[in-house]
Amino acid sequence: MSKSVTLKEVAAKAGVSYQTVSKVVNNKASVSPETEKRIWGVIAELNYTPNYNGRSLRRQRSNTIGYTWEPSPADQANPILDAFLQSMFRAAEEEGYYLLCFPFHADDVRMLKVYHQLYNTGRVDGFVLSRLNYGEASVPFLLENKIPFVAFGRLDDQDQSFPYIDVDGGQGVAQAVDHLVSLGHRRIAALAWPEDSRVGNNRLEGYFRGLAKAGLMSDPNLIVRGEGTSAVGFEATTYLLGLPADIRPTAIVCMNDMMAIGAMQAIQTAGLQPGRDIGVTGFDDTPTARYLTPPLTSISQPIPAIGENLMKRLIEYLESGSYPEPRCELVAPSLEIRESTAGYVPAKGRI
Amino acid sequence: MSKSVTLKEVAAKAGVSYQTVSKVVNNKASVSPETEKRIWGVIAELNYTPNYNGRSLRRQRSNTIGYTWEPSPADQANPILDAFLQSMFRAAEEEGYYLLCFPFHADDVRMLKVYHQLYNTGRVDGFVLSRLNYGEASVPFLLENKIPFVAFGRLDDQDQSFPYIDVDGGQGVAQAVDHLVSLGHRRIAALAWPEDSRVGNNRLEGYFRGLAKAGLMSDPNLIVRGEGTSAVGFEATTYLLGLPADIRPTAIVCMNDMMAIGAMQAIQTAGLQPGRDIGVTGFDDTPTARYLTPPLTSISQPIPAIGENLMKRLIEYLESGSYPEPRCELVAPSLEIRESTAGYVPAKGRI
DNA sequence: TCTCTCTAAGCGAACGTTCGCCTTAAGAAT
DNA sequence: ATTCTTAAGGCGAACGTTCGCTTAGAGAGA
Repeated sequence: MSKSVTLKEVAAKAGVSYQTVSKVVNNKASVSPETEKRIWGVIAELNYTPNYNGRSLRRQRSNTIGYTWEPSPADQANPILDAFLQSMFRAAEEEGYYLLCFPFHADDVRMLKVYHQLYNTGRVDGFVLSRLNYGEASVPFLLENKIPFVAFGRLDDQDQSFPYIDVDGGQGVAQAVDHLVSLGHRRIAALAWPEDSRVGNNRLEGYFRGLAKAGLMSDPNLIVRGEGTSAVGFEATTYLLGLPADIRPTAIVCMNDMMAIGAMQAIQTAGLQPGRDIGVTGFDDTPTARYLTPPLTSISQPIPAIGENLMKRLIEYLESGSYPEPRCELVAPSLEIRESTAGYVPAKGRI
Repeated sequence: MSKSVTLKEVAAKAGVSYQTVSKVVNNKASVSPETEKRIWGVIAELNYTPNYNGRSLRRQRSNTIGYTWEPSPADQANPILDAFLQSMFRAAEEEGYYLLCFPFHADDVRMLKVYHQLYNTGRVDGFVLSRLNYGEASVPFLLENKIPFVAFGRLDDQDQSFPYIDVDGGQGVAQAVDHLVSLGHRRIAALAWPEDSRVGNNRLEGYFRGLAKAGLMSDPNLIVRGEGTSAVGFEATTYLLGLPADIRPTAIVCMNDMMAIGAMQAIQTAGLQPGRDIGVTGFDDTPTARYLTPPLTSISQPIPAIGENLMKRLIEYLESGSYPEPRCELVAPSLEIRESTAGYVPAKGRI
């Protein structure tokens, strides 16, 4: 921190009281046009900027939003982190807010302590949460302590107890199934996440919806669950390709891009060609998706808009005391069609 | 911000003056063991946490470090962002500091204004810079205004005017060349960045060093420059594969993983197999590198250690007034050998 | 002329700390 | 008994704002 120009110095130079300078800076009324102009002149001349801590102390406002997130394992990139952060602090800056990033702790007790500390010391005015999962401890904690927050993600389809924006993953997967069905696929497998993943279940539910819409039965043999890694995708697909010809899937819907990458590898290893022989779709639309061989059809989430809107809503609440409608919002992802679902020719008589 | 417990409330309950409570909180001497214990008791009971803005105002310290970075284009992930951020705010938290993230502006004037503003308003005590390039405007600006900062990256091999940690990219590339030479490769091409990239030139210089060490001549025909995208990698490699057999490279060293991905695609498109027919190496060791077909040999940077050390050094400077030695440090990357450089059998008589 | 209203600006206080100096009392040294 | 030293804690002030009330003075209406 620098010792910088203060209100008093500006006031002295402008020949007014420092409180009057404050009024000018904050656009409060009752300053004559001439003095106002003069004061602005001195402010520009001295390059005055209001001290953040003085202001915050007096206003009881930090104009700072806290955010933490679970680090990705080293072998897995977080495909949305950069865009999400950028959209948030860009929106924040427009309103004079900034983003404070702090460490994630897997231990709930410790994590809640950090939330509490940051809010109680007046470092932040509120939080953005992301990647909520079943039994998320932070949500009830923040609600109970009346600590403002918005979330990227929801806990429960019905629960409207806190403001959130979430992606309707199910709708995205249903789109993918639709697309595959329209290409002639009838036996569509799913590489899903473990059952304790809320996001995973939401996406999988879209798989069932898509099949039902096409009048297809879902086959438990064609649903394989596992961590969303490339290795799991590889093994699961190897298993699927080994099924008897009359059960074997002609397309695989993956709940994220990593599994899709593994699936495509397995398909190639088996001497087949993704797209032509077996359709593959991913989820996330990772930057690398379009550079895979063949480029991967994937489901893309409107991350920048989500980050921006979350931030705007939180700030609106902090300034006005109430959230803009809708408090809870579900946004649609979009299917990016590429060659991993192209060129398929249904074998007649097998259908 | 919440209206929380203050020093005065603790003092009232403990039957001392509030300044005495402050002494206890800050471990200043001259408080008797009994009263100290009593005061700690009340602090725990009331769950007191010192108000951040009050403290900062008085101490003229924000205990906050600012960081901004250029957003990656949508089709390109930032492979190190998550790890770098995590390592920084983890190290910061240990010392009671936090990380403030703010928007990047391509316009220098605007960007410098933001730096100035954040520091002058007392929001941050210093900055971490990254991805420095030739003519970086922020460095002279911060130096001139005596604003503390440390950098991930350097501007010039000689320049020690500011503290930095940088990866010796050249050494990494030289390792890759060494490795290829040891496999029997003699004609090694390079996919390099445009000449205006400092990091790119540093890496390319290692290519020359590696060749020289092996007693090989560098051939200008085998060096192709372009933006570090997959498309550039594809085109450049297609060109290289079209060279006459006695010039055509048997291995390609790429200055980042994206170009390597494009190169591998081009090799496969030409009916060849990366690794067995043409060796390929990347740089960054992107999480996906190990999941490509074949897995990509790449150069990995010790990002977590860099982030942690940068933050520790900056904080040490802020607290003590001087940087720990060494002020400037070059760290070595490591070569992760995978199948994209395996299985090569040199054609006899062609060497 | 007197009162009333309104505008422009001043002033004291407060936000929650920390800092440095002062006071008190007890015990040691003379 | 007197002075000195030290430990324990009190007290005023300051960090840079903003808030709300007060005041001075000008102009209008009676």
